[in-house]
Amino acid sequence: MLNLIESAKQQIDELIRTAYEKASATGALPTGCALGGAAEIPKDAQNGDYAATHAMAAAREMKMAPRKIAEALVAQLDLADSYFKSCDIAGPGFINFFLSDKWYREVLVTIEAEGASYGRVNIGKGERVMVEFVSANPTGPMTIGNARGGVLGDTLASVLDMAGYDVQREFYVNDAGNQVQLFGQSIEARYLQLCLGEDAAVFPDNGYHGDDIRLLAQMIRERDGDKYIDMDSAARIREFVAFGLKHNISLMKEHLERYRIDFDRWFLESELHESGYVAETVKLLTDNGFTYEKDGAVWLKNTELGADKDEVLVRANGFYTYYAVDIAYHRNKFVERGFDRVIDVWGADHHGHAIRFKATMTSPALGIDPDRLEFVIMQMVRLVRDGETVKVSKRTGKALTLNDLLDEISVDACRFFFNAKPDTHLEFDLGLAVRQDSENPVYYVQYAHARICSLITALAEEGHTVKSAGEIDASVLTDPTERELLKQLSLLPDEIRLAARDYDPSRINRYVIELAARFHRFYTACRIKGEADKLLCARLKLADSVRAVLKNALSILGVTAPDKM
RNA sequence: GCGCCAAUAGCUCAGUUGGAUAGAGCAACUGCCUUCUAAGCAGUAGGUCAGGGGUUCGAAUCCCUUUUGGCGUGCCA
Repeated sequence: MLNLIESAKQQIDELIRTAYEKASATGALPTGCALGGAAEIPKDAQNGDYAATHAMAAAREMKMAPRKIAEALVAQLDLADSYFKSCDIAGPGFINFFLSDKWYREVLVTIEAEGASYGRVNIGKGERVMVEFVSANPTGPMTIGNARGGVLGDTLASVLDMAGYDVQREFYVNDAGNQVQLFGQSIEARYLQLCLGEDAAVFPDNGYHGDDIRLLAQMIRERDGDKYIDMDSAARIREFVAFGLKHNISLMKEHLERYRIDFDRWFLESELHESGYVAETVKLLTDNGFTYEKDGAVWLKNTELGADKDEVLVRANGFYTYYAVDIAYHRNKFVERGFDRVIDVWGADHHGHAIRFKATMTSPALGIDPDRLEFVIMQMVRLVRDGETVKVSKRTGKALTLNDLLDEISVDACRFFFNAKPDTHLEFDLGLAVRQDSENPVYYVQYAHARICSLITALAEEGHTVKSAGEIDASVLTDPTERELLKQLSLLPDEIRLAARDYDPSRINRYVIELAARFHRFYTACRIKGEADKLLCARLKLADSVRAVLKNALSILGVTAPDKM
């Protein structure tokens, strides 16, 4: 798990520190200064492969011009046996470093050695982390919002896995509470209407109007006939809820499988109620003086715990609120199941809740370390058709479902498209997304992979197989497109580190697009077939390395890497 | 009202936590296939980084403020 980027940056830092010691010993620079600055990758390769800012950072403390400091440092730099062949001073005082053949060769060697695990880093150190995502209400089909949340959670989990965390994916099933009751009432009304005519039942206020509810009622009637007509309403609703949830949950599982999302656990809210865990959690809060009663309800003293408002835990009618249940659920994650860290992927319509809820969980009342509970808040998806925003609502049943979407758009395109930065609004243009042409970047990336595969096949027919990195002379890879491609290859571990650090898996999308772009440029500029043997082998190895890295990165995104297109 | 998030090219978005001349893709225009996949490549054009202050060697990035937009502020989840 050698991170070539970090190694290079670290090496520069060490080289400069050593140079500073020598320079201060000779009196060229003042002694005892804290040397700030760092190595970074300049935007423009003209400014070196890496650039160090130490001289500028030290200017103030040393009371010297940055360029003078840089000169003194460079005079003492010893690049022998380093990853760099040369360096120079530029601009206000940057020290620019240029990579040596040794480093470029190291890229190919590392990719070959690590194979499918190239890209792995170990910032997680085996820490147990749960990513909870989708958690769609089982009262209806999953929507476009769930499509985004699903990809975001799934790829985030993959990224964390690659970053050395021990990851669990969890779906929290809201199979209890108000919404579920309303769900049952909605099915009941449709059932009675079906059996006895449209006027036989009043549809509940705020009920679920979707066709899926009518379908459930119809399925129940087909199975059991009219036998529920004379049943007590409460008992009837229990039956209908049980039927409806079972049906909907198995449907969600099926659709998520189609979407290539596999949860380690489907956690049922009802378990928390049945085991008495919710009651126990509220009692704990009450016993420790964090609650009070008002208007017949039990309230959490959330304002005292750092939130902006108090919350009801137990309603006047005796039922627990979602807030009480959420506390119990998260207590279960941390206390009962011992996760070191929990990440919840929530929609922006819950961000107010997230802020209050984090305050509650990390207050003395529950005592969770703030670093252990994180929220990824994703902004809403705006559906656009023919330039107009499509208004969707699960309650009125007008929403385009995840499954409908997958009928129109390939899973690959869908996953790639939805894996955008969480904190920006995502505009989803239906007319555009349905198109399966070059406008969609996923094809651009997949095309690069397919191109390499057919290239390898074509060369194999001429007797050229991909050689091992040890047999390659990387010094012949001198074309700028080759150098740029090798540098991009080396970047994957660092991208995974950053994606894991920022909880932003969309970095991998951008990485993979850039890698494909650099490959296409290389492919256009450099021929392989027909070149002298040494060069042919080196370029073939480079192409094969790109293929391997594309495959690794695409698998993080849950996107296939086709051999042919 | 208060709180959170955002505002970068005509459109969709990057910008490596403060670095060098702010970058891609799409759309527009111009070129490149008798040779490994043209689902590709090269080039042209496109900017008051929403406005205004401040911090410093240096700001799209940090602070203050104004404007605009999204969301939240339920004994719904």
